[in-house]
Amino acid sequence: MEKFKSLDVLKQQAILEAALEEFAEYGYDTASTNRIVKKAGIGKGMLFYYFNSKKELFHHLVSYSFDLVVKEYFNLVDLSERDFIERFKQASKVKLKAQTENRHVFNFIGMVMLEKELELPEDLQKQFKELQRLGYALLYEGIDKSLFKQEMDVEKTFNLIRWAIEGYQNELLRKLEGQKMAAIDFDPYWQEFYEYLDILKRSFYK
Amino acid sequence: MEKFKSLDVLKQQAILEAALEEFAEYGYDTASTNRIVKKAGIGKGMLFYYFNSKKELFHHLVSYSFDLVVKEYFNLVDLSERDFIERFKQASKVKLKAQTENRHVFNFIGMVMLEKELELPEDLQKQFKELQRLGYALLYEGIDKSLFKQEMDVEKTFNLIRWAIEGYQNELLRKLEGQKMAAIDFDPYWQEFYEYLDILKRSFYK
Amino acid sequence: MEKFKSLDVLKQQAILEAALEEFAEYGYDTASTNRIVKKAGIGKGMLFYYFNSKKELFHHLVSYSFDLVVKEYFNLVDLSERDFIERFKQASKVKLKAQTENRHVFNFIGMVMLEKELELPEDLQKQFKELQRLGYALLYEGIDKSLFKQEMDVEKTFNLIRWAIEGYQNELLRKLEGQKMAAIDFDPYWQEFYEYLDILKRSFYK
Amino acid sequence: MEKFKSLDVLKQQAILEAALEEFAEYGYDTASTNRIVKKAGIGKGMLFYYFNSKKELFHHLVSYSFDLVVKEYFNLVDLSERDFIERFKQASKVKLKAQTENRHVFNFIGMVMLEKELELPEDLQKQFKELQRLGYALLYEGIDKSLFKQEMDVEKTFNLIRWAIEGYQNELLRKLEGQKMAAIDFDPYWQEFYEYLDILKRSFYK
DNA sequence: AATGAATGAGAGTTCATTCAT
DNA sequence: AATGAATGAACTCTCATTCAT
Repeated sequence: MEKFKSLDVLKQQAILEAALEEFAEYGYDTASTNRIVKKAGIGKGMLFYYFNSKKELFHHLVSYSFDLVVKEYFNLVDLSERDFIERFKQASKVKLKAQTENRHVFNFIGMVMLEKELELPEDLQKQFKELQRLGYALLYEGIDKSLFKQEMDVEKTFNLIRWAIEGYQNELLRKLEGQKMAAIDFDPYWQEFYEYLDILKRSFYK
Repeated sequence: MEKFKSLDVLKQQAILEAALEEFAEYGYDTASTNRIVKKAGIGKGMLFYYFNSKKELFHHLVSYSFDLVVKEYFNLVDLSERDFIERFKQASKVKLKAQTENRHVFNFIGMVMLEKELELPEDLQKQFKELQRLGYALLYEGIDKSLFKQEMDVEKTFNLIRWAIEGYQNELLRKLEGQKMAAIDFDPYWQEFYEYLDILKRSFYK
Repeated sequence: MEKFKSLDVLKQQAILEAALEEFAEYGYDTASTNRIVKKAGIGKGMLFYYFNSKKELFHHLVSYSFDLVVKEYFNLVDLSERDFIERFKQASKVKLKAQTENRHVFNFIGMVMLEKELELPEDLQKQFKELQRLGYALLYEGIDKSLFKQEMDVEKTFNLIRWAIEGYQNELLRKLEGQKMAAIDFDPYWQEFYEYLDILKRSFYK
Repeated sequence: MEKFKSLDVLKQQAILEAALEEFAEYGYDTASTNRIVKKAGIGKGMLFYYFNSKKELFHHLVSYSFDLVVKEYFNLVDLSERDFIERFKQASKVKLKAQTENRHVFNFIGMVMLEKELELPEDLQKQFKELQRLGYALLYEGIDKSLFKQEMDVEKTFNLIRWAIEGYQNELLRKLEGQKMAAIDFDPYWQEFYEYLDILKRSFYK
C-alpha cells in the first residue's frame, strides 16, 4: 500500500477512479481487474504490485471512501443549526456538492451498502461504525425537540421525516440517473425540495 | 419458450424457483447456470433448449415475476378504501402475505430493481411501466383528498407519506435480514407500524 | 472422478500419460495444466471438469501409480524363492518389464518420492504405507537366513546387499537415460548384473 | 560477472547464500528472484545487473558450488590411505564436516543432481566431468587391491562397496531430514556406520 | 426430449526481465 | 552503482454455450 501511496497523485487518482467506477458498476465479484487496469491505463501487473489482491484493493477503496465522506460531507455540516428540518436542508446541500464532485465514491459506497456477503475486516468494520455514528450525530445531535408538536413521539417523528426526505432524494436521483450531474440545472429541484420541507414543517412542527 | 411452457407444471415450477433463487442471491452476472440446473434437477442442455440463453431465461423470470406481483399483490388490494393511510395499511398486509408465500420472486424483483446495467428489452420495459402504473393506482386511485389539511399540496403530501412508510418498511427488512421469515413474530412490528401511521394521520390529516 | 472413469479408455490413457509425464518432468508446482491438456489433446476446461483441480488430478495419479506398481510389479514376484539374491534377481526382471511398459508411471513415482512438501491426504498416506509394507515383504519375507555367513548381523547384511543392488540399478538407469527403452539391448546389462550378484553371493553367503 | 566479483566479499556472500538457499528449496523453475533479492537485501535490478538472467545466476552458483566441493571436501581427503574402506571412512568424516559448514551449497548440489531438464552449458559440463573424475580418484586412486579376495573383479567389488555405503548414507540423510544438523548427536550413527564397514571388510577382504 | 462432455475466453495472480531515475 | 516501478506472458480455474449421442 505504501507503494501505491508514493505514486504520483494524478496516477493514484486515475487508478482510484477507475476502480471505484468498476466496483460501483459491477459489484465486487463481477468487477474485473482487467477492465480496471485498462481504464486506469496501467499494466496488468501493477495493480497487484500496489495492492497485492483484488480484495485488498477493494478494502482500500472502502477506507478511502469512508474518509472522503467524512471530510467532504459530514465535517462540512453546521451542527449549530438546531432546527431539524433546516439542518437536513443544509446537509442536503453539502451532500449534493460532495456527491457531484465525487460521483464514483458515492456510487461505490451505495454499492458497498447493498452487497450482502462483504465480510469487511475488523478495522473497516470499526471505521464503518464510526461513520454511522457520525451520520447519526449529523442529523440528531443538538436538535431542538421543542419545535415538534407536544404530544408526538419525537424519535418516531424524526424517523418519519428522515425517511420522507431520503425518499424524495432517492427518487430524484433515480430520475436524474444517466444525466451528467454537471449539466443539470438544480434550481427547480431545490425549489421543489423546499416545498416538501415546508409541508413537513407545517405538519410536524407546532 | 413454448417449449418450456409445454412442460409438466411441477417441473416448470422447479426450474423457475431454482433460477429465481440463484439470480436473487448472486445477481445477473455472477449467477451460475450450472448451479441452476443442479438445483432444478435437469440436464445442462435443457436450460438452453428451453430458453436459448442465460439472458432469455432472465427475461422470462422478470416477466413471470411482474405478472405474479400483479396477481398475488396488486389485485388483492381493496380499492374501495378511500382513506390513504388505511389503504396503505391494508396493502402492506397483502404485500407481506405475498412476500412470505413467494420469497424467491420478491427477492428476485428486489435484485432486478438494484442492478444498474440491465437494459431490459422493450416489451419488458412496457410491462414494467404498467407495473408502476398499477402500483400508483393501488395507492392513489379513488383516495379521498378531503381528509388532508386544506392548505397542502395533496400530491406532495401523498409522496411524503409514501416515502415515510416505505422508509420504515425498508429499514425493517434490513433489520430482519437473514432471519427465516416464517420464524418471525410480526405482531410487535405491526404494532410499531400502526404507531407510525397514527403519527402520520395526526400530522397530515385534518 | 466418476466423470473421468466413464470416459473412453483410450482417452483416459492419453490424459493419464500426458499428466504423468508432465508431473514427472517438472514436479508438482512447475507442472502446467496447460501443457497437459495440449499433450492430451483435450480442451482447456475438461481437465477441471474431470478432476476439479490440479491437486485432485495429482492425487489421482498417485493412487493410480501405486495401484499399478502393486499389480504390475509386486504381485508378479515369486515369494517362494527363499534365496535373497535370487529373489532380488527375479524381482529385478519383473521390475524392468513393468518399468519399460510404464515408463511415465515409474518416473512419476520417482518424482513423488523426492518432492518434499507433498502433504498427501490420509487415504493416500495409507496406500503409501501399504506399498512400503509390500515392498518390504517382497524383499525379506520368507528369506532363508541360514544361507548367510553365521557370524554376521543378518539385517545389516540385507541392507548392504539391497543398497549395492539398487546402486547398480540407479547407475544403469542414469547411464541409459534419454535412450528409448524399447531400443536397448538389455542382454549385456543382465550379464553384468549377474556378475555383480555372483560377487555378492560369494562374499556374503557361506 | 566481473561486476559481481568486484563487489564487497560480504555482500557477495549474502547474495550467494540467499540464492543457493532459494534454489535448493524450490528448484530452478519455482525459485523466485524476488525472494532472492529480498533475502539478500539488494534491489531487484542489481541481481540482473550482476548476472544478466536467472539462468546465468544459476550457472554461477553451480560453478561456485563445484569449486567449493573440491576445495572443502575432495582436497582434504588423505590419499595416502590405501585401504579402500578406511579411505571411505575418512572421506565420510571430511564430507560431513564440509556439509555442516556449507549446508546451502550441499543442498543446492543435491538439487542440481536431481533436476532433469538442466542442460548445463559446455564449460559447466566440463567442470562437472572434472568433479566426477576427482570424486573417482578420491575413492579409487592408489587403493591397495591386494586386500580384496583374489578371485574377484576388483572394479566391480569397488562399485558394490561404494553403492552399499552411499545407500547407507542416503537412507540416513532421509531419516534425519528436517532436523537441525547442529542439534544431532552423530556418535551413534558413526557407531552404526562402522559396523556396516566392518561387515563389508569381513565380506570382501581376504 | 434429453443429456452432459466439450470448448475457449476470461477471471485473479505471479513471474523474470527491463529501464527511467 | 543502484533502485524498484512497469510490463505482459503464463499460471490455475470457471463460465455460458454447443452438439454428438
